[in-house]
Amino acid sequence: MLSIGDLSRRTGVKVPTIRYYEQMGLIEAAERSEGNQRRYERDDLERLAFIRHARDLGLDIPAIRELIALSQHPSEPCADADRIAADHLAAVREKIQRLKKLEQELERIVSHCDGGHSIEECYVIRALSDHRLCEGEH
Amino acid sequence: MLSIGDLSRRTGVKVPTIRYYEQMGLIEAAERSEGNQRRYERDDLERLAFIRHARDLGLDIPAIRELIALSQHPSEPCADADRIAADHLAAVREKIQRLKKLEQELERIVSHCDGGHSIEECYVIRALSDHRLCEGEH
DNA sequence: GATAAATGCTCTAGTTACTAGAGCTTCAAG
DNA sequence: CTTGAAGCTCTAGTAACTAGAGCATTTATC
Repeated sequence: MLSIGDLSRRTGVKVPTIRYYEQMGLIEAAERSEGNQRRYERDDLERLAFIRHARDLGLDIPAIRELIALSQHPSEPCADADRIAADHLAAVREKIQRLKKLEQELERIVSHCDGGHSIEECYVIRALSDHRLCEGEH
Repeated sequence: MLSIGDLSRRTGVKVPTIRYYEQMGLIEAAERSEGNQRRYERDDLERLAFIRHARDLGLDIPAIRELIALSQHPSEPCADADRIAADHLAAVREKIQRLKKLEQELERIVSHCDGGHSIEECYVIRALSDHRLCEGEH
């Protein structure tokens, strides 16, 4: 039997976050001690580690909820689980592409400015004021 | 004299967002018509375009506030403006690095699964359940 | 000049995934 | 048996908007 603090230490998920996940329905409401404190078992530890891992990979709560539901039907085909992961991968790739464009634009703006002159002539400010100074679209 | 809708159309910033920026102090409270509607001029158009552009580049509101304040002292040195942009560039680069790690891990997980078997054997679910199946740290 | 549609106003609340804090209770160690 | 750590619930705050209610004004048409 683990207290919420034990569970927290073992999974790296903060105590209030565990309670939040319970509220969101990602983990079942734990049994309680006589004094109304949450008590957990090995199963909960595994479930929470699963959630933690999925969150670290950037999956959002609805996606995790769905994966948990799927994992409770071991004999069903796994196409849905695969799709969730693949969709997320696509989203991550898109985000990277968008950020790379930003990186380029910022790089260009920053490289025109060495911080050694006045605001009036500052390329950073000028570039922000005038979109025409940009190369790509964003 | 432009209405808030005119301003919105010309800058691509939605009407409620313009009001929000006013509330946040990014643009000055506009003059009002007799019937209490906001009326804007060319200056406001430029200011809002500046904000829009900075937001598109991913700068947050405190940073934009600071840039606006700086831009109002044209003869000061521009080191601060340069620093804001450079810091943001660094943050963007970090985010890209983090996402690339995620991309790799997800790629690996997804590539092990073709959606054609059962949840029980599904690599997506197994990988999430067991962090030891991962290659990098995340 | 009347009327109706479009636009504008303010205010409140919702979004995501937590985090912080208040005020109180329970647990574990000595 | 005391005391300090840990736990409990509940509310509110974060970032940058977005949605909607309920009402007022403006503009175009007749």
